[in-house]
Amino acid sequence: MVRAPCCEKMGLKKGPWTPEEDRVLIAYIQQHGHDNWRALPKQAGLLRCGKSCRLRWINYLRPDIKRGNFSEEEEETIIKLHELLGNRWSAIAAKLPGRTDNEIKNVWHTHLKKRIKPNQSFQDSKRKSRAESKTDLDAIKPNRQEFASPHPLSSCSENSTSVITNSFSKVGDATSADIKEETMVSSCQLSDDIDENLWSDASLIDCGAVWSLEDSLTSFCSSGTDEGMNYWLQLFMEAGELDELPHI
DNA sequence: AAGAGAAACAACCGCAAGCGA
DNA sequence: GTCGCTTGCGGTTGTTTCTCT
Repeated sequence: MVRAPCCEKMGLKKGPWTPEEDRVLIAYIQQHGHDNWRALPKQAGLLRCGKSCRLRWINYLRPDIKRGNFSEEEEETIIKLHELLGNRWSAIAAKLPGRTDNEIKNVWHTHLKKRIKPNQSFQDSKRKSRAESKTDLDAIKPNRQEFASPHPLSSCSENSTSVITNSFSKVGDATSADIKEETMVSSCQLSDDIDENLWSDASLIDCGAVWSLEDSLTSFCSSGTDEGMNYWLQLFMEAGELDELPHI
């Protein structure tokens, strides 16, 4: 199989997106949606490859993106999900509405993975005190990204956002936001079935963070035959005890 | 105040799965 | 069944910003 080369044409721009490019991309998707990423940049008049446009939209321009710092609950959820799912960032992101896989991946690599290392020397290091002082500061100041590069849609009126949403509704395009919303709703609906032992930390129990292990594993195994996940599913079902899960 | 190192974030790259012809 | 195209995902890199000395 020959993979279609990305950006094979010379002259396609790379690197950081300009506000103007963002504006063009938003305007185009607002009007036409994104049925074909490959054709989109050409039709929109952008000197970018479709892949780049998709990434920019998914990770930054989408109206449902939640910007700003991760809450404690979100971070704990990521840690627990990572423990279960490994580096399946998209799967983890699906359980955190408004967060992207890229963002979660970044957060994981920058500080979350340090928390779960057996060697806790980090906690005593200068780095930790820096991190903590930064966390404190983060709580009282806008995050860097918001400050330096405001969300393109934040400058739009609320109408603009709703127009985008409406335009998706019009064409019957189930956005990932819709899908995520649906996922979360179903997760919440199923919350009664959740083995409470799964979350030893009661603070995690809220509609935005709760999900069912079985629900997750089942959807994983049904959406794609994954021997690893089947193994875990079978294991948990046989055990019937979520306490058996490794805890942090 | 300036430089060095670390952290945070955005974006790119390559691979693989899905899907239609 | 295969071929080629598109999309999605995860790993990685590059740049910017922050903190410390």
